[in-house]
Amino acid sequence: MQIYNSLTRKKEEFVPLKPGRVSMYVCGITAYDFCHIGHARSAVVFDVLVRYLRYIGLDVTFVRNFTDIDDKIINRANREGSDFETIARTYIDAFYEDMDRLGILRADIEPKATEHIAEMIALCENLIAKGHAYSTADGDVYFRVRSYQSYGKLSGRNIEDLQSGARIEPGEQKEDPLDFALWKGAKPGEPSWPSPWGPGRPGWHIECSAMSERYLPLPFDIHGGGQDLAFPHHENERAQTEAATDKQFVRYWVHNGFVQINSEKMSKSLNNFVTIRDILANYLPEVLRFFLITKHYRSPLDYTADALEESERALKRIYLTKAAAEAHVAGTKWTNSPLPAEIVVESTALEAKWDDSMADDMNTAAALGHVFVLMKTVNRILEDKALKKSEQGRDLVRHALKLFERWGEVLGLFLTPSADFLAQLKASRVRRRQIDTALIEARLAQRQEARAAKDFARSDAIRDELLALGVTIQDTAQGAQWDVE
RNA sequence: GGCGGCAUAGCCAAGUGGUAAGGCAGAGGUCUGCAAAACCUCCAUUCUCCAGUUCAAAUCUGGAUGCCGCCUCCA
Repeated sequence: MQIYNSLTRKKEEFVPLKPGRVSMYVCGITAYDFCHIGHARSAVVFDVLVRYLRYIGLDVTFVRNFTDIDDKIINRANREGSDFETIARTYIDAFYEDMDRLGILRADIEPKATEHIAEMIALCENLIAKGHAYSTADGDVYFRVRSYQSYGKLSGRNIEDLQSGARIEPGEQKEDPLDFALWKGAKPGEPSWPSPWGPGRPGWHIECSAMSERYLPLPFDIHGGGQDLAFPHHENERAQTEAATDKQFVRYWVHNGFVQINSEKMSKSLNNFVTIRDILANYLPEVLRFFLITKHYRSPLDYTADALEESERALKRIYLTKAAAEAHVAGTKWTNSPLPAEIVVESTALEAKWDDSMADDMNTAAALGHVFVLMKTVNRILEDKALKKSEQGRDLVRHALKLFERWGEVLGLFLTPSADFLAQLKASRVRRRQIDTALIEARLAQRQEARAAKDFARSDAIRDELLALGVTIQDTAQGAQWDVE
């Protein structure tokens, strides 16, 4: 496949270092709050990447860490009169809850920073021994940025530009404003671990360097994370690991784009953070997942309620088609009338198109387009009197169901039994629109009486009343059904 | 100020040199007591603007305009 490498700023053919195997590290969360929709996007993007790499036959070792010691965790613990372990555990548990609902596969290895303090200290010692780092009287250890030649390459900056923006905070004893902390000497009351420089705790960047090196031989193939992590986090990781080991750190850097809320950046100051829980209170997890892959992973994605509703409608149509297809192939009487050639040709070409789209820098937006074309093909067969009975048509529909399954396995979609999904969707909409189910059922029964008596004026009046509540009625051979729009 | 990205129909969105995927909305049709839902069909001679390269450009180059991100914790 082709993948965009942030380091070289272009799409490159992805060739794993060891044939058939992929080593991949993605920066996980800092466990100090509930995950928001941006975390969801990053998680879904790299989940699809892992699933896709496995789909094309690669054996993936996927590492995703937890930062469970950090300023933000300590601050929250202090604010709540708690301790950092409790805060970290709380939000790691919440992370799993949210991610499980979104269908995010567990990583193969999920290291926690606090379980790798020894590796971090060893890395610091190594960097000091090589002259890439130094300790201060306060028990801090800093990385000597100017000692690492290619600093800035990943994020596309040069040292001079960075120099102008860099500052030394009061209390820091840096040699150079550019230098960043590898290890922070403990202030009174802070959690700490013993080290050669006195009690202290690791800086954020050293955590990922230590944990990735611990579990993946260098260089490893893919390092992922949100675009904002490129600088300074990934830049610093790269500097630390390459300076310490004299080896290349990462072969392909992959960064996902941001989620915006109503065209604005999510930020503390705008107070517009939308958590995964907020959304899942109103929408099915699969709807959110679908929405998150409707756009290419590197582009910004704008979250709005309308966009989510649109994804919901689209997903519903796919499941309706899937349900109809499943019912159709369960039939028993078939004819040998042939399918029109163009249907066969088009549906055959579709598989290659889907594979090409995914192989082109994981173009999920294009891949979803092909899913809709497949859907249309199935519907065309299902709606045509002759084709509906055709054995060849049945085989094509059967194959389409396999494709829904195969593609769905990669995208993490369409995997719910159709009837379950549609029932869940209805329940979700009932909740969202605060529909009184009992009332609807009662009015529906009255409408049926009116219809039986051919009192259409009355039955239509009831229908209009329900419509005003957002409820639509479908008169089918099996009686009146209702749904929420 | 430095670095980077984006600009495709009413809206969302693919498309990196060969003549505009797909979705939503909209229009027509099938079905229906009428509807709804569902399904089918239709819906950009044109890709922000201007110049250039080329047999050929939404795609490449230069310029203009507009929008956004990063440079500080951040997915």
